[in-house]
Amino acid sequence: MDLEKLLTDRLAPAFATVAGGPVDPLVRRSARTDFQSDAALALARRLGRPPRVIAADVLDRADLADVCSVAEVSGPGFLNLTVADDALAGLVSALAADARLGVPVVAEPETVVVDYSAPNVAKEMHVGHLRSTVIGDAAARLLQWLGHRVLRANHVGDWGTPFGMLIEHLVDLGEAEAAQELPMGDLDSFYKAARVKFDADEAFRERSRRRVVALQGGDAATRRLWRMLVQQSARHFLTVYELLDVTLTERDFHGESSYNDLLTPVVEDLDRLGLLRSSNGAACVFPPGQAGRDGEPLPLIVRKSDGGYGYAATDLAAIRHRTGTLGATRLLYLVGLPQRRHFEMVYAVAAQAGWLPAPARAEHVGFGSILGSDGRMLRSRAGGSVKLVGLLEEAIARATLLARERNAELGQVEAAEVGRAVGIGAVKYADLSSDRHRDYVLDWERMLSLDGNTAPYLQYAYSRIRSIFRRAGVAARPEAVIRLTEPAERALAFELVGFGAVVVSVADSLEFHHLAGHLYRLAAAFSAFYERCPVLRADGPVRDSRLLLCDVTARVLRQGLYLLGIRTPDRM
RNA sequence: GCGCCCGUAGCUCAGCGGAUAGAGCAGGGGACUUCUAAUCCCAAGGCCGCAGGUUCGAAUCCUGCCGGGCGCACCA
Repeated sequence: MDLEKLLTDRLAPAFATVAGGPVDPLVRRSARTDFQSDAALALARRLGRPPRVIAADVLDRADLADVCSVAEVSGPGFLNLTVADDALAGLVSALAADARLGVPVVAEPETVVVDYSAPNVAKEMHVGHLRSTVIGDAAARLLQWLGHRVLRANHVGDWGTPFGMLIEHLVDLGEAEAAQELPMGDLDSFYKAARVKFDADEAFRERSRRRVVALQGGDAATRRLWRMLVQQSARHFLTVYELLDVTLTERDFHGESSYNDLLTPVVEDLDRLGLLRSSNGAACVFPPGQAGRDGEPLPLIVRKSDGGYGYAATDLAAIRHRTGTLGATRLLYLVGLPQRRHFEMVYAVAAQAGWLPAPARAEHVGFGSILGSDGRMLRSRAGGSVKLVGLLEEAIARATLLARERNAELGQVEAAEVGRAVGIGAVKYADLSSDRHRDYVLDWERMLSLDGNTAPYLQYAYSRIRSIFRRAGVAARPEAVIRLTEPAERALAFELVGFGAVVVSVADSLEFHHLAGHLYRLAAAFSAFYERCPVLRADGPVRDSRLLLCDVTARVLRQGLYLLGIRTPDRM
């Protein structure tokens, strides 16, 4: 039980009596005291009474004695609520005894498909895949922890016309040679070499075209070569996921090709439903309210004029499969904001076709771009895309160097482990700690700073707690009595108790910066507590109480960072 | 032209109907014989892009501008 809810429950009946109907007490944190209720102000006009009188009336009727040490009318009609120390301590004790740290398992679990990462076969993963992968993984972790059935879906780009040229290039190289080159991780040069030949060589182009037809026709030899490309790429993706601490596995790979057999039925059924129209030779659906550059209705092209299927068809087939066969009721798409319109149209068509029956719904969880220090889309010096592995390796190298500089006690092996946890954590946290709709600037200095809203700062707070327990040589006693006498102890307790509500709200909004912000405030509250409230040097009951506060803080930080996909090293 | 996202402290960002707009960084001042000073504390810093409107109350909601980014039929 969090305090907002507890206070709301206590105030609501009193407000209902005074107002003659249900009223949300509008409880929130206050700068002046612990909490405030703003509802009396809004009621004044309706009831024709001064807000201060209403507030006083509510106060008379509300049962707050065991929760608040002070409850008073303030200013124009606010209710200022100061939480009693023992009530707050009681909530912390409940948290200490709760393996789930105040986060309940959902009463009605849903089947949720989280569609994220989606790299392309025969291309190396680049920064463009980072946000989808990081945010998507956080979504999967969080929803799963809440008790939902989460199906991770890696919609790998493993189909389409480029595979003609890629397979022909593979043939030119010779399988043995290619088998050696591909796993080396240099997928990009393979792709580029194929591209160069395709652009320069008419004969190669023609072979590529025939190869596409063979692939789509199911030619066994072609399929075998294609599968080789897919498998080698999958190996690369899995290496990156492991480096990134991302929970995607090979079982989660559901490439575009896996929907091939469903594409024809999609078009046929749209036609049967009367939604399909032919336009310039293409089979289209025109969802209402969408206009193109010329002001004319904008089509969703489900089958191209050459008879081939575009990604709209695949996306529709995937929706159908996910709601129909998999029984999912929530579909999340972790794809950049530029594709917003596409998904609006796809969801509209799916809904029209009856493939998103209530309560099923699809959400485009969009995000902005990663920018370089020049404020433009992050590019390599050569102007190409920045390889993800290179970026992650740089993060690890920088963090390892910092770890060595800052803590001479760390051995070679441990410094490497810390460098990895901190470097990867810093990259992921930078992505998750600001509003996902915004673009953000990749800045190593800021990401790896030990001050401010960064992964290293949170990890450091955690490692300081571990350090206390190492020195103490004992564990916290869960049954110890929590005593909150210092302001820093109270401030810490409030942040601990607020964890559950934040997690629940983020499960809905998928605004992970709210969770990150909460963990940052918790870490900051702990750091202040650490400065002012000695733990090991305190006497008996105070020491026990503080050890327990430390323990609960560590558990919340660890769990919260786990949900963001970030590790918590014991030492830094 | 239409649509979407974004304009808040020098910089990076929170806040999105409630009382004096909050953090961090940078710059200024302090705190290590003490559980990691990779930290903490103090002071300073704001026509909340502009103009109207709604409201008892607007950074927050509505409308119109201005500025930046992105998208607008067979690539995904």
